[in-house]
Amino acid sequence: MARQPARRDTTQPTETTQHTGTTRRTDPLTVDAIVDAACELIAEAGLAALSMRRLGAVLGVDPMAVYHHVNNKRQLLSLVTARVVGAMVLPAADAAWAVRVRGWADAYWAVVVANRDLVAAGLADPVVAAGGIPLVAPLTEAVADSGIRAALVEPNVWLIVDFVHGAALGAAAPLRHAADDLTPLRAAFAAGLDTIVAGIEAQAGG
Amino acid sequence: MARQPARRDTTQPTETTQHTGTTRRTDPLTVDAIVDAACELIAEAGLAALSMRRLGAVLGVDPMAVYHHVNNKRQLLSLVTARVVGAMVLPAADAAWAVRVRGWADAYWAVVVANRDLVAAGLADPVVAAGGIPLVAPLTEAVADSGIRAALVEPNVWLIVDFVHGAALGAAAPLRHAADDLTPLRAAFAAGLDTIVAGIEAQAGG
DNA sequence: ACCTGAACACCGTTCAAGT
DNA sequence: ACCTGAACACCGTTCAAGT
Repeated sequence: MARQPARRDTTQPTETTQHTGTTRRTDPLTVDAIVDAACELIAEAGLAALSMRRLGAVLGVDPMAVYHHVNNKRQLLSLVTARVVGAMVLPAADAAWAVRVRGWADAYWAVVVANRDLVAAGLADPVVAAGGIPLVAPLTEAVADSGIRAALVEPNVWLIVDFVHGAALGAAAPLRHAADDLTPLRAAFAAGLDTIVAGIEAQAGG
Repeated sequence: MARQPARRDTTQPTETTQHTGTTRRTDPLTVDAIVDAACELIAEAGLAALSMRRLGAVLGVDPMAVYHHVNNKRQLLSLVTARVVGAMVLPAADAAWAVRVRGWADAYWAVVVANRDLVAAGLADPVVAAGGIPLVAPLTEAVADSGIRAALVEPNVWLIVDFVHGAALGAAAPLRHAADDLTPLRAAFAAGLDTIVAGIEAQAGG
């Protein structure tokens, strides 16, 4: 969950995210700093470790101060989701449609696998999901370039998005792979994409 | 979330699930009665309303009594998941493979849509997911009957299972359908299945 | 404008004590 | 064997008060 390289027009604020959590900050809180701290907390100890109270401690601030910049925890999760999804690395736009479909799916799969419980929470909660509407435009273009009927573009985009969600979240399921090795899961995902690409091709050629 | 018609070899226990929650039960607690009450609570007020304390109240029992029959809340959710998935209506086994694939996917989709947050919680938690390993055997047979290469059967089974998960959980996402009408979501799901079936056909015929 | 601290209404779970 | 009740260590959020 890397910090976004986005507009960082202020000087780096005083370091307040030491593990003691006792440091008092000297400069005003910002939404950006709050999301930074939330991402760090999640990266270090998982989504379950993210509470408004712990977040305040990490920021060196009264837990309730956060509510002055963020409506509630759901909105915070939505902001975190937006940052995570925004960090997705999109594939080059000049390859063949099938290559672009695979590239997009692989990139999104990696993001979802790395943030499984965040995405699981988001899928169940429209407020959180709103922060994570993925950058589907390049995928839509790639699917459209297959030559498929226009009415079939959108359902096939959702097929791919939904397959990524299910496959990445299924990483938690037992019996599908060893706990610490995602390789077989990744291979099965690639094979599933093969079927989807073959299906789109068949529908485009018919 | 219908009560399972399974072995109910004891007489119906005294009604203790009235909304007052104050009734004291006269007969000993059973795991079955606990799962019954949990399902009712979820059906009435959603997964968020299911707490060990409220469960005790509904059962007319000290909240901690439940811990004598169930290890913890995760195991309870696993048991609830097992019951929900076990209620899935499997399609007839004598149809063409594509019909059986579609029938299985439709039936599982209905189960997952009706229990979205339970499944979302389960996908993120292996203990819960263990209760929900769906009855994939009929799906595996249907996919195998397509004539596809043996090595491709399992990945395509997961493709379908994962697509169902993603599509059903995506029902919470905004902009994809009106809050109270799942019809467009269902139509998109059917179209996605078309692509998968076409893809399997293409791979089988190659 | 921004932050604090007490308070409200909850959680899951442990553990010694009861019957 | 089974249930109870107090206790522990937490939650998200509201709200009046401070600076």
